[in-house]
Amino acid sequence: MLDVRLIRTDFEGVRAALTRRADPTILEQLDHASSLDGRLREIIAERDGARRKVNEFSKTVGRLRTAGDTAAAQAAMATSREFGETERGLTAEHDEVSEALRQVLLRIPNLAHPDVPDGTGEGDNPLVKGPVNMPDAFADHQRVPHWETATALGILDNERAAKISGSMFTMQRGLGATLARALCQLALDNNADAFEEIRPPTLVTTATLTATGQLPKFADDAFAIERDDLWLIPTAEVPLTSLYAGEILDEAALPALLMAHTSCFRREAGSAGRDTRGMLRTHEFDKVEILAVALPEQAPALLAEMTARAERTIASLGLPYRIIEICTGDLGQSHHRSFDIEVFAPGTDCWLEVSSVSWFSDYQARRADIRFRRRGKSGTEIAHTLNGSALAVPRVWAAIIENFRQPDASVTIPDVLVPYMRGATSIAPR
RNA sequence: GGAACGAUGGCAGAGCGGCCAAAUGCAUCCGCCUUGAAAGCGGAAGGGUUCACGCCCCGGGGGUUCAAAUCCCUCUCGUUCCGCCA
Repeated sequence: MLDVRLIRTDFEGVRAALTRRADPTILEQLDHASSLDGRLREIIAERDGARRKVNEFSKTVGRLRTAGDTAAAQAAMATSREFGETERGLTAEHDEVSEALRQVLLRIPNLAHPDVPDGTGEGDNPLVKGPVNMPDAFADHQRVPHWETATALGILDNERAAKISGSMFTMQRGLGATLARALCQLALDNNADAFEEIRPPTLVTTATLTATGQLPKFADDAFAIERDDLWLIPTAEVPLTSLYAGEILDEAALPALLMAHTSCFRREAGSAGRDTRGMLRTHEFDKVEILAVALPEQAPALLAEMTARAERTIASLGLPYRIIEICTGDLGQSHHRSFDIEVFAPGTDCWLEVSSVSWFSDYQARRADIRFRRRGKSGTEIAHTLNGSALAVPRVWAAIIENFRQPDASVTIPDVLVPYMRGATSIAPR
């Protein structure tokens, strides 16, 4: 959520920045927020004046009582009560306007970083690197969708996954399951030099899911356990970001670098029937997430570093990949700047987004109330947050199966994964 | 699931309904002393909002009252005991 004070003090600047998002309705919301804020401030001034009177007369009552002047005390009580009535009315009005303002503010997206390229949508996302490892041409044996190859190899059993849990669930078997776990292990090991490994809960409270912005707007996308008022996390970003929610951190503790391997659960509402085959879109998948809580001045370098880390893992697997930057028209609601890594899957003949690394500036931390204190300075500042997928299993798994499929229908395991595969160098037909 | 108790500033820990944004200790910061440090002495210092006055914040929410950290209700969390159980 944006800082209302910024809207107040630099309305034109905020307006100009939001114009770049190429969505006129955002500007209407901004105007609305600004007028609500103006009204709210008037109400607050009046209400606080009334409160001041109540406080003053209440103290007078105390003094008169101790002095023994009962009659005067009674009079002061009556006056105070009158101001109390006024205060009550103003408070009701305040709460109403304040809530309306909050609702509008929650819908206004983050300001894009000045360096983010302008654009109106996905098609305007510029390529910033690659394609890397891209062969001139793919052989016929690579032009087979991973679900066909994997099912034939006996390492993917989506039919039985559907029997157990319904559609859009997957199940890996044998070396396929090992491969999925190996990918997570690789990603964790690649980042353990700097990131603290966390094993967070995967069921979280409504408050937690709201702090990162999934609620209330994206309630339909998350699985809920209504009976216990808990939600299944769509990404480890949720518990990791909330780790320090409501806390005031010491400057010296930043950046706090965290990573976690968790299952991720997504209802994928609205995408029924899309990508239903294979592993491109599933209700449950594994992912290793890296996250940083940082000082504002540390954030740009961290964005670059975290993107580089995600890239390094993909590159080490030998997969064809490219990096694109997200333009203003495609930037996520809470994102300040984002980079996506995509790998090419020759069997399904498309680029797959396997990682997205984003800088949220203070937009997310303001909502989650993550602050820090600078040494020797009084007061607090809102921290900056960044996160990204170090590795998301299903699409990388699929890309490995398709890219490294051999003429004999076996799949060669990338060298870096062999130590995690109990020495297996390929997955061969039985 | 049942019962009892608890939740106050970075930590610990006081707090008769009014003189409480809140004692005290530790930690922190500044100064004095010292060659330097420790000790000692003196001082500063919670958060939010506001140009400021002020207003708000004692786990969250609600209530009683002229006035709530203090009384009542409720929720959450914690500790201990009982029950149940991987």
